[in-house]
Amino acid sequence: MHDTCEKLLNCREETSRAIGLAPRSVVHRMDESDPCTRCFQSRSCFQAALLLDEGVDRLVGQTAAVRLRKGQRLFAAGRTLDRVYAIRTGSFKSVMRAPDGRQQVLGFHFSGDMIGLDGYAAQIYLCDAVAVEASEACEIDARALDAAARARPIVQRRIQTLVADSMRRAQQNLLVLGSMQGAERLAHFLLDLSDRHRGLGLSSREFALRMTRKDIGSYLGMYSETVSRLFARFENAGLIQMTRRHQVQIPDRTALAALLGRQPVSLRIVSANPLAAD
Amino acid sequence: MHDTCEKLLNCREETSRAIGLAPRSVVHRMDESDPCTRCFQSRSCFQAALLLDEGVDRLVGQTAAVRLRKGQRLFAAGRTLDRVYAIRTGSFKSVMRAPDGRQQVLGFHFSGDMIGLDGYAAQIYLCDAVAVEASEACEIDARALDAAARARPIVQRRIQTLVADSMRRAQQNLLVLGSMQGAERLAHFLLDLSDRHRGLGLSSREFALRMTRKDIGSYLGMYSETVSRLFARFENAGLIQMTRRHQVQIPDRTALAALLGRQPVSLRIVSANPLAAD
DNA sequence: CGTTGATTTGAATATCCTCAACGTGCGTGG
DNA sequence: CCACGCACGTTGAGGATATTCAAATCAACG
Repeated sequence: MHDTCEKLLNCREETSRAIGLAPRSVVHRMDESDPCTRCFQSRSCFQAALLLDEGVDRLVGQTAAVRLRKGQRLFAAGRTLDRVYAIRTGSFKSVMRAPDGRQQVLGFHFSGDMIGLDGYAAQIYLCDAVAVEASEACEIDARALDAAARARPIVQRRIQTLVADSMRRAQQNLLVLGSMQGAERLAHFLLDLSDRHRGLGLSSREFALRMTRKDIGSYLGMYSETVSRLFARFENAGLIQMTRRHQVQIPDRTALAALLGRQPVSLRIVSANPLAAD
Repeated sequence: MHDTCEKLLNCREETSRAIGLAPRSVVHRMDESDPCTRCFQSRSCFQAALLLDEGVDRLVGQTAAVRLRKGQRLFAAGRTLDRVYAIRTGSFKSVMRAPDGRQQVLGFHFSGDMIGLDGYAAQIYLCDAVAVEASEACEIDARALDAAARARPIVQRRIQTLVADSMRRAQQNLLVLGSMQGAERLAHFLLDLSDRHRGLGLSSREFALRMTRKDIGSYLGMYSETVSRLFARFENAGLIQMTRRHQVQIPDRTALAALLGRQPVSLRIVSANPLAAD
């Protein structure tokens, strides 16, 4: 394990508890500027390792990995679920296609996330998984996974947790789409990303948005122009700062969080609304 | 079994195939005006029976049933999932509460539906289930269910199907909320209800909406006033007819379905748009 | 360095929300 | 069984928000 990584692993214990592995097995990516590929890999692959009930060390570098370029599809909705995936590097979006051709982005997934498990019960993929940027994913054979689950309760439980999380997330998103307005949705989205980046040991204060405005819009149920305008408003209000186009800074999470949990606009104290459009 | 029921069971085979029981075991409620309680009960209880891997006949009348009045809660989000439920009579809504007190209706459930299974993987209820009208539900003990699942693959599979359905439904609703406008959402909702009523052996052409406009609004991500106005527009356009306030008629499903799969308004041929507000 | 696709910005418009007032019908209790 | 009260539903008007189309700007990439 890298020496530099050691120093920066501040949320090891927490993660270890959440996932149920010994702290020693938990390795985080530490920083954007120094990807520290080896440790990063173990972070995402140890998920696979846990699921397959093997040692992390044995697995790193052994699990079959798929390389995808931006826009390529990892799996397609409707096909038999023969594998699930642990994202090693990069990021993906889950996309649902309506018969009429419309698309809806259901979620974004980053390194260390498992994808495909929303279709685990159905035994088919429920949505497409598309690479948002050049990415790598570890393949986990579904049969091997089932076998491991039957043999070891902890694996069984881990799968259940992952399936449960995708269910929870879907329902949470229903709340977001059904009862929040644009600004609140975007704030929620940014804070969620921030949290997840912290969970990966990355900065929760500054991170990259590698997906397009259109994807964000689809995910949040609005158009890319609206997303763009909201970003501009957030920036004017000092809630965020954009360095380069796909890099966002959140100087003060509290300020952003203040947009959440607001009842309809008219109930807001208008003068205190940092987003009033002039 | 009622004699009259026999005559009206036109979709028995289909349902039997979908659910995997012999056609003889499938009994439908046939008509609003004659609830045919006994057969109706077996329709919802045979779900429980299948899950518990017992004979339908043995179970009807034996499964513990809870009676709820309008507005009462069957289970609460966050609590340990110790039971799942098969709805015998009436209808329920799943409601999610945000920390700030906002509520989002996640779905509606009718007789014969199983509820609670969205939280099966999480082992806690993910949402509240609230009776929309006076209702009865059969209790199914989660431990007994787990035991049955371990013992019999068919029960295992059946649970998986139910869990998968709730996942699918959640994702489908994300598409509805994320990429449809009001009129399209309502049309989708009505057609969905229509389909589900047909699945129960009831009329898909005319049925009751026992939930309030506010609930419909919450479910569809809009306000009750908007729901009301949309109903009015639909009626003016001849797409539906409302007999009494909670009874809706769909004379021609095709006309309603034509509202679906539309791209943004500007792409519609305006003169052909039956909903143009004058 | 030019081309392409993504993003931003502007202006006009549609949609939906919000508040308010009114109508309706259901259930309760007399 | 009737009358009453109250929650639910409808309708209207005005305004906020988001969409739509168009045009300009920017960034990435060969």
